[in-house]
Amino acid sequence: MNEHTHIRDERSDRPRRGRQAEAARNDIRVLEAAREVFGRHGAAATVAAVAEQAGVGIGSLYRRYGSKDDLLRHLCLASMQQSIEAAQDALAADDAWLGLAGYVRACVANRIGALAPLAGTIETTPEMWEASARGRQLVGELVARAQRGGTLRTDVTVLDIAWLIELFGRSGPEHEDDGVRSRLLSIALGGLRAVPGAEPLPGPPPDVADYVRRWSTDG
Amino acid sequence: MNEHTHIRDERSDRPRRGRQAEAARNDIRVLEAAREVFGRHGAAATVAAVAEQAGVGIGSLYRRYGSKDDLLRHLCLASMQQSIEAAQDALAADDAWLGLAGYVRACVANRIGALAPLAGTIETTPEMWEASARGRQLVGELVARAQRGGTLRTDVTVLDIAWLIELFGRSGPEHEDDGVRSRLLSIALGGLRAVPGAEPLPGPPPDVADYVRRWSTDG
DNA sequence: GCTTTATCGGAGCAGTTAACTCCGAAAAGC
DNA sequence: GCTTTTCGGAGTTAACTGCTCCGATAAAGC
Repeated sequence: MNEHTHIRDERSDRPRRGRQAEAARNDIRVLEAAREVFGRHGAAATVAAVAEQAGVGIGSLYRRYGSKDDLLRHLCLASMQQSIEAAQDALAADDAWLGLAGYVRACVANRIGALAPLAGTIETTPEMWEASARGRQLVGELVARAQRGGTLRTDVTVLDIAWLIELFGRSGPEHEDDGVRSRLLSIALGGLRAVPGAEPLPGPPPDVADYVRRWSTDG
Repeated sequence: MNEHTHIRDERSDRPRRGRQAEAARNDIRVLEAAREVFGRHGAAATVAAVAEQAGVGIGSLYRRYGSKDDLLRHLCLASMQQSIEAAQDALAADDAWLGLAGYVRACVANRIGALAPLAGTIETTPEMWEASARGRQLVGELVARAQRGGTLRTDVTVLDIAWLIELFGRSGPEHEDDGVRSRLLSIALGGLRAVPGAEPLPGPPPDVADYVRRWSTDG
């Protein structure tokens, strides 16, 4: 994922060796473990579980990340950036529909929605706000392109897509087969396609203000 | 809901009065509150919250239901029976598709899926097994009928429907607008309809054994 | 090899939470 | 009035978990 600049020596910028290399490896393993554990069990999962999954002592984890919140913030930002990359890839695809579908699948596979329950419980950093806005913008383009092409139903908005990803990212039973998730997602994606006689979606489209407000800590 | 035989005097079988009538009312209010609270916040919600929602003291709650597990079991069984009734209503409907869609919507509205995380954590009583099997049988008929009529895609199984209900029943953010849920559900239901050129669902259909095994406590 | 120094890892602490108990208060029945 | 039944919530207790702290350990320097 991305850079991990802090795992290299500030001055030499060369990879470290020996014990320092271990520290660097641990750093990566912790983030991956965090994604796995928090993605599966939700933010209620214990820090101890993350450390165990990473094969690392609790002490080592806390040396990198000052608190559980800190770890969650890092994970959150990393996931958002990953989602932005996925959106860029999708825009680069020739087929608008396949691009959009691929984006949604990628987000679900990465359990990006599993972090949604964090909304309002951790401080949202400016970087996160930025990433969030950038993501919405990119996905907005994806949606508009697919709608122009006539493959996506016209009454679907960016936020519907966001909520859909969040819904599918919600942590389910521990041993939930990913096959089931995949089937259900295929069904949902099928429901997004434009079909001639379909009745319009019920109710007003989701409001951006509502979506954003959830992430305000003063709420 | 349903009978509540235990709120009547065993011998006279007539409604009680005064303080005993209050006890009876409390019993109902507690179950309704439990559905509301556990449905919204999941099984992790506190017993105190249920009591407060019911407008009843904790003591009164514990006099009826010996433990939180006991309360959850009662709620679980009641929900299953409600789901069975919904399925019967759906079978009685003329239009197979509208019946099925209505059934799914009813289950989601009642947050039946919110109880799914209980799987394996509470003892599954024989009555619950029975209700579960009966429900699957009825929904199986619903599915078969809609498929014969050509409105439901043929590669969807009963268990896909069950998982879908469970997915949408999962508790989301506290103040999640039901409008959003409704929109997403409409999308998913649209994806269930048979369309000519649709590609088949990925992976093997869900296995009944897997579904059932989750509810075994020895596991 | 020996010392120094950075890192690891988990035992334990302290704060919190939530299921459950228990008993005084209040209402019903006689 | 007196007894009995039921209510209701404050308090108890046990489990849990985020986090600290320090001994062990391994690399780097001499």
